[in-house]
This record gives sequence, C-alpha cells and structure tokens, in this order.
Amino acid sequence: MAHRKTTLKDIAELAGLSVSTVSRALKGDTEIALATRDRVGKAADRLGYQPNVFARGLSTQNTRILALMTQGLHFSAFYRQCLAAFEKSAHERDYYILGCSVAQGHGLREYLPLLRGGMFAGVSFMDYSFGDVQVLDLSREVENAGVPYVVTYDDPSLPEDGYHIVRVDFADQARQAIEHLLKLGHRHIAMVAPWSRPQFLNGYLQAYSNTDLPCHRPELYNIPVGLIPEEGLMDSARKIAEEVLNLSPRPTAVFVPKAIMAGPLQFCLKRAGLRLPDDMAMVTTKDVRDYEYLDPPLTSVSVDIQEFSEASVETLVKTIEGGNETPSRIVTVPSHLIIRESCGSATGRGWHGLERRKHGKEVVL
Amino acid sequence: MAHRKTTLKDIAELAGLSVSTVSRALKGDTEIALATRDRVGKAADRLGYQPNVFARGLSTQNTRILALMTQGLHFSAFYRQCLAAFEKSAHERDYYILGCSVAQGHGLREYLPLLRGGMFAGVSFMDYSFGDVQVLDLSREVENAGVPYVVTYDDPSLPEDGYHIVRVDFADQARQAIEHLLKLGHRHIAMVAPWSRPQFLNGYLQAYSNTDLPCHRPELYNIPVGLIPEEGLMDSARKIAEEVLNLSPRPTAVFVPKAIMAGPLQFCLKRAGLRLPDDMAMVTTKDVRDYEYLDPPLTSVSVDIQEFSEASVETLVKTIEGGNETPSRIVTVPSHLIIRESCGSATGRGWHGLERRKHGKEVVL
DNA sequence: CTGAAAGCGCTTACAG
DNA sequence: CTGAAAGCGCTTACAG
Repeated sequence: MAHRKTTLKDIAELAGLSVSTVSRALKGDTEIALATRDRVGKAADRLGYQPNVFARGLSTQNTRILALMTQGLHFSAFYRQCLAAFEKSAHERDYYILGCSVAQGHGLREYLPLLRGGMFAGVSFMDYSFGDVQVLDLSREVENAGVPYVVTYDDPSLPEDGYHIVRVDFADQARQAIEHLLKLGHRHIAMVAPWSRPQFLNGYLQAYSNTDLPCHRPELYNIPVGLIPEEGLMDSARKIAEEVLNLSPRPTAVFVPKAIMAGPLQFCLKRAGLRLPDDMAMVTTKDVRDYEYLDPPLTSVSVDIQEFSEASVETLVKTIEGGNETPSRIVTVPSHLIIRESCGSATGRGWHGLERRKHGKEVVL
Repeated sequence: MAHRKTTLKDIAELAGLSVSTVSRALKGDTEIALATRDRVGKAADRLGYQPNVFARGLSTQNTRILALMTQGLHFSAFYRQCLAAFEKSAHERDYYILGCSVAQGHGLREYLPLLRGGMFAGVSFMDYSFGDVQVLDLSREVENAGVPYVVTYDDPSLPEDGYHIVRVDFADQARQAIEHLLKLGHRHIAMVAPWSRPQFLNGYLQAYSNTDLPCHRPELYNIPVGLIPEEGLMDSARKIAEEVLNLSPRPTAVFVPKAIMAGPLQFCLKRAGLRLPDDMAMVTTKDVRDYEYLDPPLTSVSVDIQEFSEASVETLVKTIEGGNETPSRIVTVPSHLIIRESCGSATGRGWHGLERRKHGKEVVL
C-alpha cells in the first residue's frame, strides 16, 4: 500500500549525521550547531518525517496524548467547543488530545484497556459529579493506571487536597445571573439546574439576600433535572416548560444552568405561545457560539472556553511533567455575564427592561 | 501519583520464568506447557498486568488501534451505534477502535499527526462522499501514511479496483422503500435525500417503473439536501416540511434517506398539524433504536448495524494482517425493510393501509 | 558541537 | 517446552 515510514535513521543517513544528533536537532536543541539544525530540518521535510508516537512514548514515558473525558461529549455544543479549545492549548505544548465520551460505565469498556495500556499521558475529567459512584470508580481506575489527571469543572464532593482542580464557581454564576434578572425587575425566577449541582441554589439564594428582596418558595421555583439522554431532550424540555408555566405566580424569567436544555426549553416556551423575551426572560450557562443564532439570542453567564481550557491543559501538563511531587493545584476560572437579547436587551430591538407585560394567551404544550 | 506499571518482567520474576516465556504464555501459545500458562495467567492477574500498547505496537508494527472516521460522529445516533458495533467486532479480534469525527478539513488537524505518527493500524472511512475534494485529500493522507483503510458505505465516484469497500446499496434501499409505499397505495411520494447520493433517485425511479405506475415530476418530489450543521437541524427540517407540504398534489408519503432529518421532520410535520401516519406516511434509513420511541415509530430500510460493522472490521483486519498483497475486496451488506407504524402498520393500532383520509386542517409551520 | 550506547516494554526468530 | 538475544524507533545521560 505504501512506502515504509521514514525514521530518524533515514534522516541521519541523508544528512550524514548520527541518529542522536538528528533527534536533538529536530527538537531544536541549541547545543546543536544552527547549520546542522537547518540541514536536518530540511532533510526531515524532504522525507516527510513524522516521529513515531509509539517509539517516542515508550522512550520518554510520556505519550503526549491527553484524554478529555466527559459524558455526552459531542452531544453538547459546549463540550465540543471545549474539545476544540483544549486541542488548541494542547497543540501549543506539543500534546495531542483525544475526546472520550465516558458516561456511567458506558464507554469505559472502550477506553479502559487503552488507559491501562499506557495510552494517555494525562486525563482531564470534565463536568463530572464525583458524588456518583461510577465516576469515583472511573477516577480510581485512572489513578491505578498511574495516569495524572485534573478535575475540570469542579465538584463539591471532592476534597481539595490531593487533587488538581480547575474550578468553575457555580454559585457565583447563579448569583450573577439572578442579580442581573433582579436588576431588570424580575421577582419570580425559575431555575432549571442539574440535580447534582446544589451550588447553583446557593448562588440563587445569595443573590436575593444581597438585595433584601423576598425569595418566594425557592423549593418550588428551583427545578432540579437529572441526566437527560439525547433522545429525550425535547420531551424533557416540554415537561420542564410545563412545570415552569404552572408555577404560581408564573415566573417572568428562568435561569437554566442545565445548559443543554436552554435551546429546547426556549423552543418549547415559544411553542407554548409565549413571546420571548417579553413573556419570559432567559439566562443560561456554558456559553457557545450557537446562542447567537437562537431566537432570541441567549444571555448567559459562563467561563471563557479558551481561558478555561488553557487553565486545564496547563495544570495537566504541569502535573505530567512535574512528576508525583507536583503540589496539588486549585485554579478558579472566572465567569462573566454575556448579555444578549433573551432578557430584553438594548441590542437590536429596544430595551424592555422593567416593563413586563401580562400575556393573556392560552398556553398549550 | 501511583505505582509503576507492572511489566512482563515483573510477572517473569514472580513466576520464575523468562520474559519471552511469559509473553508467549500470555497470548496462549500452545507450545507453552499448560501448567506454565496457568501459572503465568494467575501471576498476571495478581499484578493487574495490562500490556503496554506502545511497546506492543512498536514491536509488532501493528498498534491494533483502528480509527472510525466519519463526519458528525456522535451527532448522529446511527454513527454512534455503529461505533459501538465496530467496537464489539474489533474487541473480538483484540483490536481497539477510536471514533474520529472528521468533516471537511475540520478535525483533520487533530488526527493527522497521530495518523502520520503511526497511531492507527487501519482506518475505516464511513459514509463519505469521495466526490468531495476534501475527502479525497484525506484519503490520500491516509494512503501516504501507509495505513490500510476500507471505505464503508460505498461511494459511486470510487473506482472499484484497488479499494476495499463495504458497500451499502442505496438504490436498492430506495427501491424497497418506495415499493413498500406504492404497495400501501401511495402515489405521490416525496423523497428527502442527501445531495451527494444520486443512487437514491435511481432506486426511486426503478420502483415506479417496476410497477408501471406513473411517476409524477420526480424532479420536484425529490428534495436534495446538503450537509446540515447540528444547530441547523430543526430549521432545516421546518423548511423541508414546508417544501414537502407545498408540493401539488400534496404527497401522502415521504421517504427520508437523509436519516438525520427523519426525527426532526416528523416533529415538524406533526407541528404543522398533520396526523401521522394517516396524513403522511414516512420511511427512513439508518435504522436506530431511537426510532422505536418516536411517535409514530419509524419504518426504515437499513443494513443491520452489527452485520455491517462486522463486515467492515473483518475487511479492515484482513487488510492489515494480510499486508500489501491483500486483493481488493468488495462486500455488499444487504438492506432490509423494518416495518413499524409510521406507514400505518398492523402493529398496535390497526391497519390503515389503503384508505388515506383527506385532512382539512390549516397547515401552520 | 557530535556520536556510541543503553534503555523504554514488548515480540519473535533462533537455539537448546 | 523454555530462554537469550535482537530489534521496533525513539530519547538521553555520558564521552569525547
């Protein structure tokens, strides 16, 4: 099918040098004469040289292959954008990244032999709940395999010491979102948050208490949702929309930290006859490009994906290269409010701000 | 972070044998005394041995890692089920499989260094159009890297010789679907097919000509669609629904080889006020479990995923292990009609068959 | 500034 | 039936 792959030896022969020199030249070792480095580079290009990842990995004990593990990767636009950003950060450090979708035992069968087989130089666990037993098992596997890892996206059930954590402050996100909505005059705000992230509720309550406004029955206005299978997205959204609309008094805004539901929920609310943003303001999290194309475009509070990925990759690479002695490291990536039109913004279509209009339409789901 | 990985040497020491013997024992070489094999197996288990993929790959020149490349992997339920099935087939042969989502140049940047770096023992190109220049470039890259590959899902623009192809007969799928619909009494049938797969139209026409029924303006009733970005799915579906419903005479059935659109299209048709299956029958392709949970459950014509994956992995592994001399191989995987309720089947809710009812409802999209 | 040599963890002819 | 040895393609002390 094809020519044998070109190796260091081929280059060495072509350039009349030893394999060791070629190896050093290629990695830009300044001990090697500049002229030599040049010559080697040219020869390598001419032969289309690409280092054999396996040989390199064996020799250095660093495969330079990182795994980004999360559940429902590729399902969520946010995860996919993260993967792309991780990739960018990894490449800058001459690492590769492979996205592994590992959810509740599923996908593990696929990656475990590779993990144990020394494939990965490090793994980043993204957006897992370490309260979940399955996830704990997974992390134990990784630990047993002797693979360095970082936990990105935090988790409350994780002790701080002994872990490398790139943290997103969920409570702060909720606080920012709710304060924004309170400032716009909303008083009854529903929240659709992941079951496993109680921090959002803390932030929600904190925002109210910061303003001295009364917080009406938070136990009802906060709607926790579990893991949603891809196929069940619209169905869940419809149910949630129903729940939101049946609250009394009817909320005028909804904060959706369960970001995967934001689009579907918006769709369902519109189908239910609501005019957005007038009848219902919306804020979500995990900002992605797609929010701009939704109607109305979604306001969100989110980490900057690139900044976040950068922090995660940097921490991971430091851990890998620093060896066992790397002190455990906690980084918190800040969250910012990104205002679009879903709360009635100035952008594009006038400022709706405080004047919420009553709607008399029949709501049909 | 963790104990050094256990190696063959560790087992050898524990069992009081040489590394070579341990290596052979572990792969079940019958030359090795059964008692020895046993002892080695026990020792390996006790130490939690897992062979280092890199060392093995280096030594055998076969990394045993396969790549399944397709665009929009994980986006489509079908692709994901395929990945799972490939995985199963691969594992039976002691291979691993990694899913790579590579679309129009995108994702390539990520996988190319790994590909060139000798990571993959083989790659399966799934459901690509080799008429596309980008795809040709990709295949050339793979070829230059000296990596064996198979083309699964066929392509008309591919010459047969010199390729290993696992083929799906698109024309036959269309013929089966349309014949099914014609038999049920439908006379005006819309088709939503991928732009890049003209074979579907051939099958469509053939079904009509087999029955001597007149085929009304196929150039209008066949609606070609291009690549649809994930975010644009519902929008596209809405547009397509509109197009279908504006055809005159209004079709009573639609065949959707662009399978990713089937669910969304069904949803839109329902939202447009149609009663399914009475007002519109539907057949699609790429059968997945999810079809069973849709309302009404979707009839489809499809290859059996496991059979298909098995054929693909088998062909690929033969090519890898057979070396350059493997004769080019073409396998066609048969397609079957899977009848559910979306054409008004006997299952569950009575037989609607020939009596199509007129509907007087307003159609709102 | 460059090269010879050992080693990463495995496999596989080749001896015995 | 088992072992010593070479080799896969790279990296990296260690000499010179």
